[in-house]
Amino acid sequence: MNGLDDKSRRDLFRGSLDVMVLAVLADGKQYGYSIQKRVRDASGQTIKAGTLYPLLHRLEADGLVQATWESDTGRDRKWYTLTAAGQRRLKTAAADWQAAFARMQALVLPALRQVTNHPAAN
Amino acid sequence: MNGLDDKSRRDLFRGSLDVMVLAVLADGKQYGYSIQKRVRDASGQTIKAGTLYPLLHRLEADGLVQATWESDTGRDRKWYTLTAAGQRRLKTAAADWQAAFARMQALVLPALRQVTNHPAAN
DNA sequence: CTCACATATATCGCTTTACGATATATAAAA
DNA sequence: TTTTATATATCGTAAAGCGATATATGTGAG
Repeated sequence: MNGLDDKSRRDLFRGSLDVMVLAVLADGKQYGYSIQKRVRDASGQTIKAGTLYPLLHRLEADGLVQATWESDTGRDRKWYTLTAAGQRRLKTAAADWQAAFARMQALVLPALRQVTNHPAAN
Repeated sequence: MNGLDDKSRRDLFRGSLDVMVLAVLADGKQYGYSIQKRVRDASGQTIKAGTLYPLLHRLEADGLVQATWESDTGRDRKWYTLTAAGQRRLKTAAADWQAAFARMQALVLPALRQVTNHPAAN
């Protein structure tokens, strides 16, 4: 039960990192580094910096978030907020994730039973 | 509730198609075209031909499945069977998917509540 | 019989995602 | 002062999934 290697685990999360970031931003204004920490704390999933910042730029280009440079505590940070489009996207993506999981379960659960009852010899 | 566009939906499934194929093969010997149909019937998820066949070659190269050309009904088909390694992979991948989903839920469910209660103006 | 259609497998080029590596700069802590 | 955490960014690379395309065979309609 040691799980998959890094490569496989990475692919498992493909396409869901966006949703995680949008979810964190639903709580209110956040900047990149804090988003990274919050995702890690809440889900155990680490979004690498080389992934996060291009991802945020993409979300901004798609109009799902808005960004402004601000210095609250003497330090410049790029603050992101969800747009209405971002909120809509979060809802539909979450619903699709639920559906995807349900479909996955429908396929995988019976398969696991099969494998347990009739292991391969080779 | 019309869901995501094709592009987003595609990415949502990244890394899970392997698992679906392995799951179908847990039931017994299958060939590519029948795998495609079974996945679609059981999960509603269509694996495109341009995805499926390279995917099967990959699984074979990784030793997760074994392939043999056979002609049951006069027609040549490439039959695939799960190896023991493939069965192990199915188990670990399924477990990881469960875990990934749980993490996703931990992040997304509270976020959806937020979005519903406090919609954005912009 | 022939022509259309479903079946069946395969490859190529393209786009996108996520990552590691790397760079830069500032605040905090030792 | 020197290290460490914070903070953002870009570049090149690897891999997945897809559309397009190719090829060939079985099946059913006319």
